[in-house]
Amino acid sequence: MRAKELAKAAGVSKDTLRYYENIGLLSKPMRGENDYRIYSSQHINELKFIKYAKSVGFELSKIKLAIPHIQSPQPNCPLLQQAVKEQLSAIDAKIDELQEAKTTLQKWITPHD
Amino acid sequence: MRAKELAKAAGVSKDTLRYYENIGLLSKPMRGENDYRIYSSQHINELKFIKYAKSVGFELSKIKLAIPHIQSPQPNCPLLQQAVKEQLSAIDAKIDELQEAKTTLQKWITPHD
DNA sequence: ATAAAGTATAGAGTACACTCTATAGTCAAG
DNA sequence: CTTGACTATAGAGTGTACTCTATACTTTAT
Repeated sequence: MRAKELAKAAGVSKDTLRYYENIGLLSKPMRGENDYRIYSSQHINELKFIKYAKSVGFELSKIKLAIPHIQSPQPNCPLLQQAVKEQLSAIDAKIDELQEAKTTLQKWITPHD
Repeated sequence: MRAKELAKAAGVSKDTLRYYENIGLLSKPMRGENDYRIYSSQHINELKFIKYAKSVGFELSKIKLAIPHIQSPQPNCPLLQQAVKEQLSAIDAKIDELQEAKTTLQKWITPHD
């Protein structure tokens, strides 16, 4: 599979593929005789993981650290579990903040100060 | 009140005050004869609002749109009410997103695929 | 055979939200 | 009256995550 196809399948741009590869987030694909990249299903999986992780607020640098673990033989290694648990806590904290912000904003339109 | 005092009171840096003023987010303070900025309680209020809005993930450009309404002569003018209500809806949407992210993450550490 | 589409590279540019630098004027304390 | 803290300005730099440009080679379609 070449760049365009993978990009389409993963819903990212060709440039993003190269960017991810450059920062070591996406593993380097094999090259054909023409030097074109040849991607495999592994790259699709990596990109799926990246997408999910991004959608829940992980930075690319964090995701990079997690990638080796999702490829490990044991899918539920403790490191990944912990990273996920930390992110869950961060999300809970964020939700609490949002609830507080709501209260504040509601006071703004229900004046008594 | 001068820059340093406001910065401390609002928990931002002096540079941030100038940055906000430059992008039209913080209203321009009066100037003394020495050209120093003279901030009022209005600026504290603006910064409070900015902080809350930021904490819930709004971009400064969005916040900028809401600011004029919290400064209006009537504290409960319909424009303010509407701006705040829109912010509240946006916060609810944000909370929903975060809940979804939580669900996704929880699936990761409770595998069944 | 030629033009269009796809791929390669390094490096520059974008957007957001600051943060820092360099230079210079102002003010309070010793 | 000098030193140090505070303020002023424009503009450069930072970090994140792309996105685009310029140049050049390869493949595909007509």
